[in-house]
Amino acid sequence: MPTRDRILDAATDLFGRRGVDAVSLDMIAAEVGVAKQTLLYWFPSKDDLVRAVLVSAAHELSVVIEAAVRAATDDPLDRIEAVIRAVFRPAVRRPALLGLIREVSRLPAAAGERLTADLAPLVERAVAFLQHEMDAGRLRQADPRLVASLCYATVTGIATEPEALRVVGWEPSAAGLRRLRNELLAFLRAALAP
Amino acid sequence: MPTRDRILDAATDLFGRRGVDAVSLDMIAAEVGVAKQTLLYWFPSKDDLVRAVLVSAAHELSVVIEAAVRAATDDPLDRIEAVIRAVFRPAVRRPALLGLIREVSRLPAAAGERLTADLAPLVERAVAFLQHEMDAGRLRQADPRLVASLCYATVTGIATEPEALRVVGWEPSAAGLRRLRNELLAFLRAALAP
DNA sequence: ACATTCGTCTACCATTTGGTAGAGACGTAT
DNA sequence: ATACGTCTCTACCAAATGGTAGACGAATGT
Repeated sequence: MPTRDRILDAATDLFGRRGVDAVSLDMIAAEVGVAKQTLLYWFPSKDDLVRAVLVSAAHELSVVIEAAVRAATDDPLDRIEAVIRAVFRPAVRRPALLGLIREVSRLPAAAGERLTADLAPLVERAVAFLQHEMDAGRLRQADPRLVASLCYATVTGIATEPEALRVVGWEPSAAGLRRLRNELLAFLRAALAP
Repeated sequence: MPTRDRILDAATDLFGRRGVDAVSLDMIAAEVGVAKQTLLYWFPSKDDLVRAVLVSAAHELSVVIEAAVRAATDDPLDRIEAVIRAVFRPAVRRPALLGLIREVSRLPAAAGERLTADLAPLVERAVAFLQHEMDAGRLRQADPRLVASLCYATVTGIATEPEALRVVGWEPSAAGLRRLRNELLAFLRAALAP
């Protein structure tokens, strides 16, 4: 893999898991196995690196979600389930991914703007979809915008906070993960069904 | 207010909003209006300060939740609603509070242990309560431990991520806040009802 | 053969970080 | 009065941080 991609990969991982401010360029460089100046060659500053990482993460998620939506059936609950299953896989393979999205809220506003703009169309489509299905009586009547945020909060929260699960005695095995995903799906189905 | 409390207050706020690693002792000292060494007099190291902040935040939440539980009726959904209403108030007054709890997952394991231990009895009671009500058919059948985590993730997620709400056009006015709380309650009621 | 570009490196640097040492101001008990 | 404990300060320090300057080797085009 080209150096630039390896840097991006390692940075995504570290930023997502420990937070942007807690990760130094030296750490990332050590992880990748190059000198810090190699990082600064590819990304002129840490800010640039952070921006690049956010863009690539947003892109990765967009692609996965788009594919899931296209492949799903017409039933809204099935559709939502498909998206969640799709997000769950990369979130598990790289726990950092969703954690990273979360980082945005504590970054200087400017950095977040870009990500917000990138994801806006996705969000708008999701909201329009929820609205449409609610009108048709296939989902519980509610404010589609807030419902979208609530679903996001639930999924992101549960996927990025191993602590919250450890406290209740959950263990991150393959079986545990499957059970968690199934409970999450049942939870959201119940929350959204008419 | 005594200096120690003012330090604790400012630290809670800054840690919760920007993250432990992003906040320096100098920032906190400046916020409080004292010299950094005054901080180090009250809390021998940054780690000590972090621990103290976590303990006090956990305590504050515990007290609020206990009171809400005692005051509520017997119906499980009403009871859950009472707890959420109770948590929502301090979370709004100090957005940092729940964000802080979240910080734990990225701190060195040792710091989190203490908080986990502090909250364990609360969690155990919540799980036992959910289990009992599910057995009695007053809540949807599910794994009470995972359901507890899911509720926590939903509430914490929505309360600590203004970004997620901004993206869907929500605004943090008093009215907006009330609408959000009501949607959250409806969402969880639907997710938990039998 | 030679200049240029690309990718990586070593050597520094200014600033910021958490933390130490110790002195001075203030009250209170002896 | 004096000794002592409490609280805050100024003056430092070693380590780590993000970032600059510039050299070195390997391709590549002419």
